[in-house]
Amino acid sequence: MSSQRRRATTITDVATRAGVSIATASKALNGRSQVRAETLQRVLRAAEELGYQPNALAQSLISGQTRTVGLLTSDSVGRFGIPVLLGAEDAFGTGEMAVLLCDARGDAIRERHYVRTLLARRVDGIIVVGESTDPRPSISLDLPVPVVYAYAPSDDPQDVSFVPDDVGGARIAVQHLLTVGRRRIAHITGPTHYRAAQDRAVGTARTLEEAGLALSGGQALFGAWSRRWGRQAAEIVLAGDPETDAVFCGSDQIAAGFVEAVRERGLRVPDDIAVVGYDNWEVLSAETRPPLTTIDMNLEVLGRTAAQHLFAAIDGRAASGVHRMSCSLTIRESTMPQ
Amino acid sequence: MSSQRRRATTITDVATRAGVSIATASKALNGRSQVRAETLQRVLRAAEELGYQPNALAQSLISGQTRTVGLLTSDSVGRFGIPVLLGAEDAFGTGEMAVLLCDARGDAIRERHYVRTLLARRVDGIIVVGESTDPRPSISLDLPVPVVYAYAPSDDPQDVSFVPDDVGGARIAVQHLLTVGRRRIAHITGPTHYRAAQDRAVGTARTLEEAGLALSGGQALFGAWSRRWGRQAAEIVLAGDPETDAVFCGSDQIAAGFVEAVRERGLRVPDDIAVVGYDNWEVLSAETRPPLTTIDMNLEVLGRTAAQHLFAAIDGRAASGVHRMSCSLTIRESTMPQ
DNA sequence: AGACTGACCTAAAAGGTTTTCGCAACGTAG
DNA sequence: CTACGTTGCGAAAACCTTTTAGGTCAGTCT
Repeated sequence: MSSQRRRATTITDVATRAGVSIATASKALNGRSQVRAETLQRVLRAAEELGYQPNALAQSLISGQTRTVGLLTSDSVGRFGIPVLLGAEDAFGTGEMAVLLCDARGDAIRERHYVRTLLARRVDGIIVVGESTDPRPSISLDLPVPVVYAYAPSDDPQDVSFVPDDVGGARIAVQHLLTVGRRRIAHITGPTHYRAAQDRAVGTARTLEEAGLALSGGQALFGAWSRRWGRQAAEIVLAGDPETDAVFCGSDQIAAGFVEAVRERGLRVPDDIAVVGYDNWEVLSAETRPPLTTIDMNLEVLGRTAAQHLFAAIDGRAASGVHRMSCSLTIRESTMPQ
Repeated sequence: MSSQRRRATTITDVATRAGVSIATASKALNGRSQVRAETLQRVLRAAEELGYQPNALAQSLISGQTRTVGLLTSDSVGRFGIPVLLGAEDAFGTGEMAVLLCDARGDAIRERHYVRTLLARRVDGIIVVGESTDPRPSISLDLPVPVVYAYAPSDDPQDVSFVPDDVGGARIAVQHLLTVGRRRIAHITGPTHYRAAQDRAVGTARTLEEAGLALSGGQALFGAWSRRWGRQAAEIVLAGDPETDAVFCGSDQIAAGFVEAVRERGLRVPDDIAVVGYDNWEVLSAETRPPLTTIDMNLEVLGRTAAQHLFAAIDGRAASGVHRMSCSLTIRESTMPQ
């Protein structure tokens, strides 16, 4: 390893080499105007030759800004943390911000610990990424830096949260099914106690109601977020109303299971039954046969927005409350024959 | 937002409140021994009451250690970056290290930029996570901090790299197939130009050779890392040698496609054809029907090891070269009927 | 000549912490 | 009473940078 740990060159070295004081060197390096052109050049050259890189720690110590934000996730391995993280990293990366990553793994103790160390490191703000859309405990109480919540909202209405608009997402899905001419639409989704499942069921119910239709089977089928449940639910749906011509599934996993089961019974997707998934989890939605039409929560956008809002909050302007970010429809073959 | 930005309490505040000098306060807070018991208590109480938290920036400025490492990834969204990241975060999290995340998105310019800012922030070390096992350009030349490479090795043999042992992984896969009694084994894998595909093919060939067997079809089938290729290859394999009784696939995606196609032809897995995948990408390997026996590269372990090695390097001990981390076998139903 | 202006530069302080060194007080031994 | 060691504490330097408040000098105006 070529890493002989040598002392980093400081502004003093640069100043000495250029034959000026460190104050002048600082001004030259920062483009302040009280430096003669010739002196400016000397300093810049010296800095170049020495490979000078200002010590961000010292800068932060004076400015009080670290240009660093903490990203606290409950579950970074999860489906949802990653895109949000990427979006945030994207919003920051273009500037000069850096992201300090902390994975609390759903443990409240760990979470508090991380918040403490983030504060000790004097981050300028914190983004909290949840793993479901259910409200989570606020960490913001009496914190000296702004906090925004992404995906999972804070339970404190004073806080700022960005969550996908699941009611709206469901509406888009059902409207699409109506548009392609389906009328007997069933809804298969995750566990009742998930806010996401509730919201999507509500959106589905409302949209059908507005169209003067009822849910095929009378009510939404709550189960698990799994492929297995998708398969099981297929039996239930087909047994309940064999005339069902479309299903809106609360996740791509469920949709994948549903399609599988339905095809094994000899029915065609989308000809006999159209299917819409949720999440646009590409590995699943693009790879099933046929590929799934699905709702995309635009999590990267959500993450980016949350990050941008954090900037705003750092600069002093905050707009508290829960912001619902709209979802979009990705159309593939499971609803539209090619 | 409850974040009225108030000045953080400093050690001066604590010292004042305790009625001692900041030097004494510092010693008390850090458990130095030159403090009377009674004074110690006073200082600790004052710190407690004020909610004092030492400023990590100031500490780092003196100590020269930031207890922060940079994690530079080419592709954090990818299959491979995440587990490595988690493993690293794991190794660090237990201590007091923090991870500064940078996603260069495969862009060399961006990468250099990030290295510069990481150095400006005086990180103690850098982990570079690649997106394939192909060697990548070294960034370590003349860097003042240690660097370790994970998943993708550096092309400079002086550097320290941790990569999965794909030759060994293939060996394990094939040996498992031999153990369950298969003799006509085919190998379907990714593009020729991937080091991973090459290695796995080599491991396959060697192991068969040692068993006195030849590859079904005469040679490995190189294609893409996709499900589609898995399906296509199924046709080729079955057309070439209908007696083939096992297939080792270079990825779970390929395996999933293969299984799908084979089952559509009415063949049973594993009864007629046993299938082993690669990656143990749970969403795929555990959800296909039947679930896939697959090779797990233990990327989290790899990441953790890389991180631990970085510690060692920071503390002065480095062991350069490419370290191949062994893979393991996850047995599911695609090779062993339940 | 003296005062003023403007351009260019520097000394010093500030930011928060740790560490080194010195100082005072006290007790003990001679 | 002196010499000396111990204990407890504080002043100041160090880490590196930016900013403020001057300072010097040359030139210009009265």
